[in-house]
Amino acid sequence: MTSNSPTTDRNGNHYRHLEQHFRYLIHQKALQPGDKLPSEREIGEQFRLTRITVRQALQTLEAQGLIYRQNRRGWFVSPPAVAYNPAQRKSFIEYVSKQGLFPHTELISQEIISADQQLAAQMQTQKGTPLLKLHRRRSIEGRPVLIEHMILNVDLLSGIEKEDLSQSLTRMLPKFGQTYHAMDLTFKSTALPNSAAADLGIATGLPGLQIERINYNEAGEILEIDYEYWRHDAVIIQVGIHGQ
Amino acid sequence: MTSNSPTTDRNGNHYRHLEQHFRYLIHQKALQPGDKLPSEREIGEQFRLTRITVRQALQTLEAQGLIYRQNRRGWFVSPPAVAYNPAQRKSFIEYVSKQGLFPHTELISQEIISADQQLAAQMQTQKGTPLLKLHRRRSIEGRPVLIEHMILNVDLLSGIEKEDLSQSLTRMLPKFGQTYHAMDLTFKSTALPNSAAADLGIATGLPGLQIERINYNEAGEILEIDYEYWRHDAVIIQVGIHGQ
DNA sequence: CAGTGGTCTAGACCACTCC
DNA sequence: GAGTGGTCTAGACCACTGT
Repeated sequence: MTSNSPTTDRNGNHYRHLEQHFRYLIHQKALQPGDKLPSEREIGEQFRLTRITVRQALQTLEAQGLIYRQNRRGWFVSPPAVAYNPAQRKSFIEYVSKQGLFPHTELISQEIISADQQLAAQMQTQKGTPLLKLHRRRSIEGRPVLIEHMILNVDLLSGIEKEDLSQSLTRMLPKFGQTYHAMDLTFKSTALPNSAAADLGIATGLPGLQIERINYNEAGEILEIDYEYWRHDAVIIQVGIHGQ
Repeated sequence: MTSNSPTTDRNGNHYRHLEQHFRYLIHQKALQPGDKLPSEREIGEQFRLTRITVRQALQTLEAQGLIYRQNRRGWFVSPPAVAYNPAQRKSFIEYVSKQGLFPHTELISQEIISADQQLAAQMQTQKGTPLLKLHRRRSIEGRPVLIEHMILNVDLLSGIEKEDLSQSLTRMLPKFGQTYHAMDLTFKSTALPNSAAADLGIATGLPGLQIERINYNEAGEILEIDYEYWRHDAVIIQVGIHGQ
């Protein structure tokens, strides 16, 4: 079994060693959330590895949620993931700030449209119903973590398009005599669609978490359908299921 | 803007073209779930690309859940994801077969241990309580999709270690006068731990979905804690939240 | 055994960001 | 303009799978 080969280890563990090196630095807090890693070329020189090998190590750490990149800006240590409990009906702003992190919401676009056949079916309403399409980006600690595409039934929320739609909708609904009463949630781990990745400033095709949420009012009507695309490392979902 | 360079496109879209090629074949059902793709070298020759570029395309498709690989055996088209609704309290076998797919469970190991301080705290019981540790692998359509590590409180399920533990626990509990009454769930998108990846026969560091489930009986005692590691492309989670 | 994916070298050019 | 990550070439050896 012993080998006298001069190449002591050709098993291909180089990128794992590098991975463990950075994992150690991060756990020791020598590298802290938000810190920038050295450039891929620098790391390669230091460890006498090619960029491809370095990138493999970094991509593995990225998949583990320890580091992230922003398009051509470099690699950074990830902030801790935020816990999201849909059952609590707290707004994004509330649950992020309660966890000691700093939330931010940007409105990218808003548009009133008239429901076509397909949208009407999705929203369980009639063709021609006015709908508000919202497109928002949400950040935690200055890092964009989530792209939101929402469709709201304006018949049930008349005049909502005149509000400041970068604010929390959860808090806004009581004004319109509505609340989120029930919701259906679907979670899926998948690659981020190109458009969402672009909005988040990250390379396309990276793993992400897709959440589809259908919000009902007390009458069981659909108030809003929400498609969220999260960075996979930014969120942990917690749900309690009780009774039958 | 026009260029007379002989290399018509140096933007680096090669792997995206390849990605679209296979996406098209899969959507057209020219490639069906379970089918094997040509080898990386063959694809490279056909499209005049290096293996690294081919692999990047394949890895992107993998992140999207369209294809998967099994260690050194090749790349295959993914079967459809199964929908998992924890609130329905159906067993794995039930919800998979109801979706027209074929489930299978293997018991990898089982062991009775005595709770140490840490485990006792987790299970909200006393130090020394007998616990049953289970390690199972579950497959859909012959593809291993899920590794399960479970810890059961044997004081509440006395004699369970003598049952056939590759069977559904959900169905077994009534025998012991217990049912799953409530559960706390945590979902996290992360890389699979090396051991889970090895058990699933896939390369380490690939994206996965981690589910932690704490199961309570009617008295509010913890019956079981379950850690599941899913292939990220094998499952969609659906949850309904009702009332307050 | 041949064939496959897993890992790696040693370069290169490009698009974009930052200064 | 210098530096960064994003993409790509043209090879190589290895561990493991299937026969």
